[in-house]
Amino acid sequence: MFMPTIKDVARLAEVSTATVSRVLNGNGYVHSETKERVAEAIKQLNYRPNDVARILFKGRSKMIALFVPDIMNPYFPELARAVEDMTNQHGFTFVLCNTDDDLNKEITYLEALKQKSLDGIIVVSSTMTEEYIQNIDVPVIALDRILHRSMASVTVNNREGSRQAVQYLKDLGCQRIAHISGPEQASNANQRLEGYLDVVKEESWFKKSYIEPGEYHFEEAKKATERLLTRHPEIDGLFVANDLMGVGAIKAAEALGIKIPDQLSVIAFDGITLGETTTPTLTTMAQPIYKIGARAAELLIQQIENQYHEAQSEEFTVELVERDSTRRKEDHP
Amino acid sequence: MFMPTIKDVARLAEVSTATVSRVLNGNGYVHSETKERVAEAIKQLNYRPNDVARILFKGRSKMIALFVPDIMNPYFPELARAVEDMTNQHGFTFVLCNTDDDLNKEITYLEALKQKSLDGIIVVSSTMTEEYIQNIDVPVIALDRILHRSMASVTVNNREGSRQAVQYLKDLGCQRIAHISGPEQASNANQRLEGYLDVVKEESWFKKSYIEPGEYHFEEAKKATERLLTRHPEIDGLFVANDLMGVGAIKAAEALGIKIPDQLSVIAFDGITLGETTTPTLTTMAQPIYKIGARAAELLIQQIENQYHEAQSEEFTVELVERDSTRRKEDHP
DNA sequence: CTGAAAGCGCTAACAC
DNA sequence: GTGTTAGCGCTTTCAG
Repeated sequence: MFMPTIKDVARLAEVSTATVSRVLNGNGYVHSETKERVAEAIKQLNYRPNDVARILFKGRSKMIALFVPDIMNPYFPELARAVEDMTNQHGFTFVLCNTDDDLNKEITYLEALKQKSLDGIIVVSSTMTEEYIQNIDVPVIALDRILHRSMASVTVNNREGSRQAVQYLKDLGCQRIAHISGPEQASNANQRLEGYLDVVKEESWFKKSYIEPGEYHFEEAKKATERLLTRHPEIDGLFVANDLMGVGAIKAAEALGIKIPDQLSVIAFDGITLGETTTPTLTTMAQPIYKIGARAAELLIQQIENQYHEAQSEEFTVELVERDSTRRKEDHP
Repeated sequence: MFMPTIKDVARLAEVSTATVSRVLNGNGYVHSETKERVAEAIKQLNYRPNDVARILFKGRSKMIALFVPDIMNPYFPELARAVEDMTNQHGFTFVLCNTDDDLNKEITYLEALKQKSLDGIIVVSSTMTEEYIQNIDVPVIALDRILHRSMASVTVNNREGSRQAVQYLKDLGCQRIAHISGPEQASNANQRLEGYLDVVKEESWFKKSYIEPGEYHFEEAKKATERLLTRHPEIDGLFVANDLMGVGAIKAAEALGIKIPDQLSVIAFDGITLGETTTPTLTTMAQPIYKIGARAAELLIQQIENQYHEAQSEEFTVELVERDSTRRKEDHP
């Protein structure tokens, strides 16, 4: 199939390619009559400029990437959705890369994209080393998890939000509150753990073994919860570091015949739609997922378009969403 | 930051750029000694060829796109995951585009990608018109849904699988079986509806109003199920056109106080992981999701690399996965 | 206001 | 075996 080039347009409009380029980009002065002729030729040939040639010349691709550790965790499609919308809105192309939180995959993607003149990158990662971050010569924004102090990021108040979650369980009357934690390399998992500890570590009943690692994975969390509740049947409140694991925890309790919320109150973190589909529905500290994704994209694009301005870090606030996995203990003595 | 070009390498190795290009691509003859020198220079400068220049020259980008109608339906991340893996494995770049099943978004994406010398495209769509498909001048493979007879596709045996699902409900002893259907523009939704009809349309009890549209959306399906079960309390079996809606149906029944599977058996279609997280877990006709995604990518890449061979359509088989949302009626009289 | 020409980084004839 | 050169499609000085 014939793909017209700028030369074809120039020939048809009887002008030079420079003039065509000028009307294409709205640069420089072009007599309105010639502009018309060019526009006419463009329409007639159904001409579209070749982006690749433009990118080669400019050295910039109008393309940004989002690295996510686990596309199967519904949190990330929701986030990706936001980034994509904002990206398109600004005329950029959006590339989604699933890294499995594997540094090798991250590096491979990074190299491949650099060779394509990628303009910027939004990263959700726990594994990227400081060294690699320094080497990336395009603007980077960390999302959801902090990678390094020096790097702009968009996150939520993980520690404070977690404190609120655990406090909420206490206020409900829970006497023994345990925690299913995320991977320790993930900054947000650590912050959520800290928030939990802030509230419980001075309690006389608190034990280290009330913390079980769930790696932000459904199956892992299911197993962790099973271990936890078997070993510690006295647990009556559970704070789970994310919703995906929260659902796993619910399934595990169910399998053990433990009634939620009657015998055990469960609260998680994230606020993904999945939490509304379980039985019981999952109480959670909800992030403004769409907002933080959109904001990260916005900041990145700002930083790309206006080289001077260093992006600032921003922190959003989570909000308690009460659903059916938690209940006041007095209600059912 | 300094990005070395092929010229820098040539200068350092004291050869011409052509020679560098030859060792880069393994083309033509290069004396092993000079090859060494060039390799050394490449390493020393940490040189990586600029893909954009290559793409401009070749007119091909080694990039393929996957269009999905709804990134928030977990079926699509699972599919995307497969396409991505296969794509990377073949050294292609993968771009995921969320279209909301909106023809305008599809067209916008298509135009943008064409300008970037996109090599091929995998499409899950119900809205693309035949006219547009003909206009796409790169290889296209339809996935999950058929768009046009003339177009290669990778799908599953929707009609036969649906028949099996409904027959399974009958075998369980269900007397009144209803259907929550997908959008009528989607070919697979139609086939699933046909499969349902194949089994029930001759039944004396069958009524048109046993079919409610759920549009492949969670909320929509919830409402549809509520309407259906309120109007027809005699329903004791429900075949839902996909798992996402199946979960909605379970929630709706729950809200109405209808016990699953005691009073109502529910079976859906797709086999996404989400179906394992609900209570009760969801019986389903499982697609080999990863396989069909990977296969579609494989076929597309074959077609791209070997211009002659027209891709064939392929149909995979779904498989009954019995979980807790269905039960033999005699078990609990 | 418009055109000629150089060049973004790379590859592929075509010479030698 | 290796170098020279044209050119992929576009933008942008620089002249005029």
